[in-house]
Amino acid sequence: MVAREVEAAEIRVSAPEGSVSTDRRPRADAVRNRDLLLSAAADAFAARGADVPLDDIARSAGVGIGTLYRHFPTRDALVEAVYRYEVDVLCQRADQLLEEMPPDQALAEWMQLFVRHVATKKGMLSALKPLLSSNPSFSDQTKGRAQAAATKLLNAGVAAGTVRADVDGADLLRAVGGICMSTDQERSEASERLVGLLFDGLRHGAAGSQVSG
Amino acid sequence: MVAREVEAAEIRVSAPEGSVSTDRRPRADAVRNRDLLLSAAADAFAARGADVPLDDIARSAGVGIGTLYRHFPTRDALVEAVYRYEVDVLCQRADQLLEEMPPDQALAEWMQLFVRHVATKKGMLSALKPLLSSNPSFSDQTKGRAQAAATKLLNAGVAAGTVRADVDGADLLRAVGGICMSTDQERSEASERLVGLLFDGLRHGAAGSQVSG
DNA sequence: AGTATACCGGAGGTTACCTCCGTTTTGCAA
DNA sequence: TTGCAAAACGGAGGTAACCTCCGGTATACT
Repeated sequence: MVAREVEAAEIRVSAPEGSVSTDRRPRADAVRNRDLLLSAAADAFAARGADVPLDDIARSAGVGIGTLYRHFPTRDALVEAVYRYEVDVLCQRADQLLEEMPPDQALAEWMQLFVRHVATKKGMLSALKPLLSSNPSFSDQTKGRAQAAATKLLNAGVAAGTVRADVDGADLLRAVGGICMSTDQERSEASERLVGLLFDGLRHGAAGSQVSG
Repeated sequence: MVAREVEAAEIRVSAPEGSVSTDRRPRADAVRNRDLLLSAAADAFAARGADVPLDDIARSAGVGIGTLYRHFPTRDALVEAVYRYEVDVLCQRADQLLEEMPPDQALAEWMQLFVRHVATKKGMLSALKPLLSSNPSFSDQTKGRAQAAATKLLNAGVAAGTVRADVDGADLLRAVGGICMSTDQERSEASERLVGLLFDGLRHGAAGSQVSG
């Protein structure tokens, strides 16, 4: 299952000679269907939890069940792809926000987005956790990208003098993640308030204001 | 499903008049089969995780699938009963250990038993966690009993002067539980070592030895 | 335009879940 | 001890989800 992906990658890498069509451009319908599936799966997982029948996902994506299984040989592969995709979206939003508004405001917005991101992922959490703990490289990749986005936002704020300098991306994610985890079940409202508090703390010790120590 | 249990309880309660056979002794085969199922389920969950087919459990218990479903209308009911049963066993072992050996040694043994208890429950954890969080009274009951057992062991040690007095059952369980949770997957060996450390700490400040502050 | 290649999609085998009901056992009373 | 009604037994079978397989089809390259 997972081995198949690895195998495919190896073939591509280990074919330096007579491989004419090895890196052929993927077909348009394949790309389209993959996106449809990803989007349908994201909705289904968020709305109905990680146990939603794959048949239903294929149907709501408007493709056959065979197509789903070809793109994502196992349920785990689908869960992983959805998660990867949504982390991508979240990280891209960081860049967009930085272009649209001042850094500190962008940071505040992004932190709230993060909370909602986690809240909608609650449903697939039971399927996701074993995946993250059994697959360190996957876990590291997503964590790394999220940290990069957080760091970028923080640095922009620091450069503008509106965010304190003694917190890095990893710290920020740990703090926000911890808040999301600690507030049990469905109450993202409480999380949003706590994260707001956290953000005020981030702004408090900025270069523009007074630092205690 | 769950409604059925509630209904049954209500019927029993609301029959104060002509109920001659309401509290008839349970049939011997019913009791026996329930125990067989519990034992088989415990083994199956530990060996093959929480997703083991109920058919298999019934078969390995030597009863029909219908019997399993009568005793435990849902998978959750079975998981809960198994957990309850194993917590009972663990708590009873505390009393036994106190009769067989000095209190501090009994405490050490019991802490290690607890670690192994958690380790073998890893498989059913994914099924257990939602149950514990959605059913506070169940969670409280089991926690309460475990705390009582831990407190009993601690008190015996304190009375004998071999265990320090400033730790209560709740603290102990939190500490040991935390250690078990933090050491990821399958490595109960690490947990056992850490718990050994913890135990040394418990013995260190005992009345018989020197207390620092 | 032709063709090899990759993709599409759903029929159907397999497995697990759970209900239903005829049969068997057992506790109680006469 | 015997009879009987209540309770439990057990497995056949309907339902649902999983996943594979393969004939037909669309598409990227020449």
